[in-house]
Amino acid sequence: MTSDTRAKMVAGAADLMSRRGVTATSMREVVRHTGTPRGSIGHHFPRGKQQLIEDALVFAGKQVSGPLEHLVQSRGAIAGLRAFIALWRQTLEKSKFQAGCPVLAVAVEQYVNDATEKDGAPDEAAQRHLLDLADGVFADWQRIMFTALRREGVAPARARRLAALVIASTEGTVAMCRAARSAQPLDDVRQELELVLSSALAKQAEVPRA
Amino acid sequence: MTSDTRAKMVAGAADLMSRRGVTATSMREVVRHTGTPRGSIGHHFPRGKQQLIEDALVFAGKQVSGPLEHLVQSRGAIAGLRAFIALWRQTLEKSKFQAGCPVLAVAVEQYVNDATEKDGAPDEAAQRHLLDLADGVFADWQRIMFTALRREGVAPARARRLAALVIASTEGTVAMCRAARSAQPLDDVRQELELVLSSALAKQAEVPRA
DNA sequence: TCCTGACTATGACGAACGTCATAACTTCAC
DNA sequence: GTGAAGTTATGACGTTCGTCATAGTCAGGA
Repeated sequence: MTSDTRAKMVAGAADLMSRRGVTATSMREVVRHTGTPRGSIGHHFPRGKQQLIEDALVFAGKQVSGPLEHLVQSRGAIAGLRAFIALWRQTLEKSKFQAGCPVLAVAVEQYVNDATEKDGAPDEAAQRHLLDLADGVFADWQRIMFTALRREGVAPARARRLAALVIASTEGTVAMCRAARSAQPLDDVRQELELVLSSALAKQAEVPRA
Repeated sequence: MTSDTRAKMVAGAADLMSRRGVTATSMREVVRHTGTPRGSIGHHFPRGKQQLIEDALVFAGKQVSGPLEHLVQSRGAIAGLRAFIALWRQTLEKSKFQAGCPVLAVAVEQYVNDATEKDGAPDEAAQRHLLDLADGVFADWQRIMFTALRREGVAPARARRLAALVIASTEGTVAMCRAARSAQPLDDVRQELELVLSSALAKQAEVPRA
């Protein structure tokens, strides 16, 4: 149903975005990089680059949240944290620290399309929508972590804060690893995050009814 | 000595990079945004945009590390953490969540200059240098935190990990706040980081000699 | 067989990019 | 005043960008 060409374009765009960023990823390079026909761009993405970015964003989000959710439900919060970090470590090392997180790229950059704005006003609605999608992906990952912590007895407010800490620090660390061309920061952060989570879980175990 | 025009260009470039990212920040817009003469670009930055980015990067780094180092030395690690986060909160809110961290932008993107590469080979030395500079800024901020923790009795390895956690999670949170157009993640993360640091400091106070 | 729809190929358009060359303007020692 | 050096002004060059229009290919049902 969904075209194979289209899927390859979306995946390729996500990969390129994670390496070069949103603005530096051109549609021409996406088709070059994926071996897909250039003429199909307008067909599969009538709204152009904006649409391709949007699709790549939710694609990347699901690619992480799918395995993460499954693993967290079967093996708990700490295992989820380890898997989350191991996943990014794999992405970094397999690409020799070239690839990062496309969602973070959208959250850091600002995509403005010069071509479709003849009038002076930049289309800030499009940029808002991209940020909304990126925020949605982050919120989704956070929700998975939050639910796991809740299920293991952590109070709601604390679980929300811990989930935010896990997602934010991991994303930041991925960028730092890219800058350092080393996975060491990821190891350091993982170690500390495990301490934090296990201590939060232990504390709730001490006071089963309060 | 150092030209006023030049300084304005560097500061303007750092600001634009933090809002739009590296690639989306054009030299023409830098001079437009700062009211500086376009003809001075080649004069003050003979190596072109690459040089401007480099200068903006170390400028942004010092702008943070300066106040941070001073404050950490006089009031300690926890106060430093609070100031570090408050600083980013101010940047976010004053710009209505448009500005972020230019160093993170460099760490996430990949700047390639199409104009100066007639031959097929992309100048990866230039990109490596930018990553080195970004890594240096992160390392500098980390060193400040590390030194403060050491001075307050935290063991070396632990201090290194905690410093990495603080910098990485703050950077990641800044991006998340930008995506959410809200400072809430910053508050959540700050709260948890304070818990982690103060518990690490308390632990060292319990065992003064070991 | 032919038609119809989905998909692909290819070239063109206008705009913006980084860079460079050249000329004009300031400033100040001599 | 007169150079000279340090700046600023301005236009041009070649490239790449996103998008669009047009023509081509290729299924599978009538």
